[in-house]
Amino acid sequence: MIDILTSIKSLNESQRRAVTAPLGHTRILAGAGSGKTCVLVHRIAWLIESQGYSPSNILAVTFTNKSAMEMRKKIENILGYHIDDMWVGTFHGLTHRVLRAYWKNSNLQQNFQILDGDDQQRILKRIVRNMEIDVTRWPAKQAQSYINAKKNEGLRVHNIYVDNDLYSQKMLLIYKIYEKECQRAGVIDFGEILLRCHEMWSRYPDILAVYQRRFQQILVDEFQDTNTVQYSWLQLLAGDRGHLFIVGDNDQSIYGWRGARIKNIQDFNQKYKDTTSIKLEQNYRSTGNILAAANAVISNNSKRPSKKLWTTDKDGDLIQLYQAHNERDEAAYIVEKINLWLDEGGKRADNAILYRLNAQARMIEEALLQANIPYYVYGGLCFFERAEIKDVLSYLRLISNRNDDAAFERIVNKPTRGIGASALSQLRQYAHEQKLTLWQSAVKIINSNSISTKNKNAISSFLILIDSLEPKNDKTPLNELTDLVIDKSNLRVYFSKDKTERGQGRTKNINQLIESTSRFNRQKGNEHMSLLNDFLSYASLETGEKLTDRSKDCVQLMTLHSAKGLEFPEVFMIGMEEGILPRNKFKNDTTSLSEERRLCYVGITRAKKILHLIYTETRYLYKKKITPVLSRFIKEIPTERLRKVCARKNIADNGNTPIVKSFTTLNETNLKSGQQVHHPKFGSGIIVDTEDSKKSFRVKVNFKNAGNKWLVLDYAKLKII
DNA sequence: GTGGAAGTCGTTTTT
DNA sequence: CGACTTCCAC
Repeated sequence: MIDILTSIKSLNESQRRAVTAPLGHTRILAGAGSGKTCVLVHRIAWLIESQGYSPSNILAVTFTNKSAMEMRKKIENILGYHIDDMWVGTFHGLTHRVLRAYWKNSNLQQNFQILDGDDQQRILKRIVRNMEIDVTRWPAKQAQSYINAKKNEGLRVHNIYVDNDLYSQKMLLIYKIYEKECQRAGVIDFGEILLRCHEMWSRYPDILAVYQRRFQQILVDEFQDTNTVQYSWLQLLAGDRGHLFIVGDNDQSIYGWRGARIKNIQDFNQKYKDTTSIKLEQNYRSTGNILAAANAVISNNSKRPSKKLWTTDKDGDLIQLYQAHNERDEAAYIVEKINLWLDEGGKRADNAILYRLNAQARMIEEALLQANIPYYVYGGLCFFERAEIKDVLSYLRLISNRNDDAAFERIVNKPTRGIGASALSQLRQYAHEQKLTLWQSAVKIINSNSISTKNKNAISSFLILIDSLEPKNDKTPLNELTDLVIDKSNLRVYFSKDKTERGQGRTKNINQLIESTSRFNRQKGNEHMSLLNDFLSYASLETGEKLTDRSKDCVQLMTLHSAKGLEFPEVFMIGMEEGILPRNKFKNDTTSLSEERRLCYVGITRAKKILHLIYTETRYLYKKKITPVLSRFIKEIPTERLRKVCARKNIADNGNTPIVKSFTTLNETNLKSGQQVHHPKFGSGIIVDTEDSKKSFRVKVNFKNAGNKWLVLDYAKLKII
């Protein structure tokens, strides 16, 4: 018998109140490092052990597969036994499972497959081309984010009203066509999974009731990241009787750009009047100085439930602020500090380097490589996202469902088999006119006289190839099928011809894919579908392990976004500059600026012991040289918590690095109207107007002695006074 | 129709 | 800088 109550006694008072909150709706506002996961896990254990709930009556929802797995492990750890019949998963994983069980009611075909962002874009590109509108003016990418945004808000084409706005008219039309084609092809995109499930439940209350009866306790992690559909889905599931236990931190909401609504967590207790709301403010992660900095920064955001982290820990080291000469120096400084850390016996994995933009990582990587310090970059391509893997998967998808246009398009001429651009565009044209899928069109077109014999033969042999690959029964092992596909499609020969390192890596990867198919175990709830289909949906939802070995002791490189939920003894936040954090275009928009500030807050609170903030005097960003100024967020940190690190000497620079700061040069990131500036020839003046054309950025300056002048910013060398 | 070479373009964050 | 397109010679 596990004594869960003893375990609960070791928690602090707020945590204990949270874990044992009365059965009903509960909102936990959990600050960074306040033991949020611990509370969630204990609550579940408490429900089972102390309140008599069966694990099967509990649903735990997360955002990533990784955190779902970790949570399950922790719960099992505490309980001391396996909880196979408890659903722990991501929104996407869970709703997908529902759709598989009720595919018919969801208006899907049984072998439906999931479209990733890449496939989605491919389809949209084709649609835009078919519409015969200017592709450069209506890029597929834009349509993609439009459609995804609408789906995240739960909006279908018929829910959107447009007036005379050309842009939304076009977007809506694309949305409409896209939906039709997906339906025809039997594929659904990420956003669609949730939306479909939501709609199906709304349409069939009896099916919804099945789930409502089962899931009496619904626990949601990172609730601040939920979007409209997700929240609405939870509400539907909870109904009148289910209990929502939501955990999150409004100050760590950094995914507004992909539909997350911070209001969901902030207004939760207004939506559910009987909510028990508890704040977790004691921090177990960081030193006093780090917390003070974090609190100072975040307190500048308005409209947030007040929350202040505190610790019984000492103040610790001061936060170190370093102004590097340039990004090279920035990297060199980090290497120096990490070496120091290692010399004192620390681990490489204790160090994390956090940045706003992926592009910033390059220089750091170079420096670490040179210094022979192993590192790991988060957010690279996952295994199943690799081009060569997706090629093989596309064959498998086409075998499973001939109408999968995205798959068809990807591999119809890969490796090249004489079905070139012209044949393809004929095929697309035909499909478009006849409202058929590409495969259906191909079948029809080879029996007609509308194309050349050469094309006819090429297409025909492709169709025969795919047909011949389809296993006679479900008994064929997946790895044999995959091997056969790679062989017969000629992909193996095609990749092996490439003698470069990249090509060899590809061969290695496709072999690894065969390997992973042989190890594949059926997913729960998918028993009724073919093994192949089961594997394919696994591949698209479960991104799989990153290829680089993370188990080694490596310095950790990642964006601020992907750092959420992690912690490190020593943290370097680089590029603490206006224009980077906050990002340039967010400067004048309060909502986005708040999100940028939260991003900064997330970064600071990752640090346990030592925090370095670094900005540069000059830097190249997108091949443009800029002279940034310190981020406003860093200026918000009380100076007594900071120590300015002096510029180091002997830096491999051109030797002309001024230690004494001169006037900052005016650039796009630091200019504002009314700014006093100085020009070498015209003397001093005031900016009265600006103009941003594609080619150059111009400012109009009213000079005391020379009158009004329009100047190109890049050449004028204006200094801020 | 194919493959290489040259040229253009656009750069946030991702389940 | 790299991914993507376009152009050109086979």
